[in-house]
Amino acid sequence: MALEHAILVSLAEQPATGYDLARRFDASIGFFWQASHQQIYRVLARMESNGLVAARTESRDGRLHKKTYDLTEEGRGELTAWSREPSPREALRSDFAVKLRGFTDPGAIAADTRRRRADHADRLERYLASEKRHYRDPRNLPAHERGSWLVLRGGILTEQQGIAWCDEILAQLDSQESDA
Amino acid sequence: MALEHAILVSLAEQPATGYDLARRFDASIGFFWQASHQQIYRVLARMESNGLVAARTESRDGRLHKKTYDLTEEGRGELTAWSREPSPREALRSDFAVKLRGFTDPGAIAADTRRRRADHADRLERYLASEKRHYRDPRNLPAHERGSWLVLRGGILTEQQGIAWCDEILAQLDSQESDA
DNA sequence: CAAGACATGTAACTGGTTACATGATTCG
DNA sequence: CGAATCATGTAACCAGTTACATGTCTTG
Repeated sequence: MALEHAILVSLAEQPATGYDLARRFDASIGFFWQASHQQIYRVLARMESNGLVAARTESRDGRLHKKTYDLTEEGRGELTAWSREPSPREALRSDFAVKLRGFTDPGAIAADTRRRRADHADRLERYLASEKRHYRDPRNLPAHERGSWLVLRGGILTEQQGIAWCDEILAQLDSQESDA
Repeated sequence: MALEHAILVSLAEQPATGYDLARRFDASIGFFWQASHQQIYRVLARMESNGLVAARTESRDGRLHKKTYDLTEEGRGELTAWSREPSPREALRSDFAVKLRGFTDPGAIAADTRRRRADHADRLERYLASEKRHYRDPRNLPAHERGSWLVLRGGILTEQQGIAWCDEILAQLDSQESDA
């Protein structure tokens, strides 16, 4: 039930409609937690009936029913309680690792690895650009930016690690090629 | 439907019972793909009815019905076809990152980060020990060990990256503490 | 003979994905 | 007025988790 908490965090920053949340999950938050709008609406409805969030409905002249959600006191309480619990280790499930492990077709693995490497490099570049743009002086960040900076750092380290792994794999494949 | 492929890879190495597979997913394979026995039995049953695997049932004197599964030709075909498809990027969902992003209670974050760091360090140690024990000379591995070595390398890099991230987080938290 | 490993499953539930469906507002 | 974006949802399905249930074989 962690999407619930991601939504609580997001709403604590700023009240939002389901649509807004979906966009946030596309952008900043979505880089470590994705969620489709369908799922968000579903969870939001449940959270509302559980009293964690409350909606203010705007419908000027009876048109455009737009619901802006905000935390309730109970939601705020749940958020602080959750933030004190130890976070569970991420389950990692990697199709790529399974494929590597099988090691059937070295050519296919090489191609896949190169594609992944390019993807990591691309993201890394974007993250670094974003870091440069938004977090000039990380030693003196205002409180509300510390979290997102640290998360961005995590993203950067993750992509760098991904590249390093790809390079090791490609090096191994090359050395075998020259064997043959 | 990737558990299916993990099972195909595992059975290609060696035919097995559902129970055997569950243990493999606890050990070597399970470090990048976990699966409970319940799920394995369910998927195995589906795969059998789809003709990807076939079971040989042993029941001496009408007792102990034990099914040993092996790939069929179709299963082998599916495995090679899959190994040629580009592998999808792993969806990452991190409760910890969500919590970091929220950045409500620095003390709780520090404690959580230290716990995570210890967990990473512990795993890293075990992986390094395993590398030392099993892969003395990675330049000259027999074909069937290349994949598992590269996967282990991925695990090692992942844990190292995890530690580096935790250290950055703790450094930031310390520097803020000294501000106050 | 008891404990622990071996062995196979069912059922209910939770979380997430895909496909489908509808309508309003804004801007060129 | 048409296209893009804003906005909200339903339904069917798939994958994974948790709890429950049963029985055999091996070894001390």
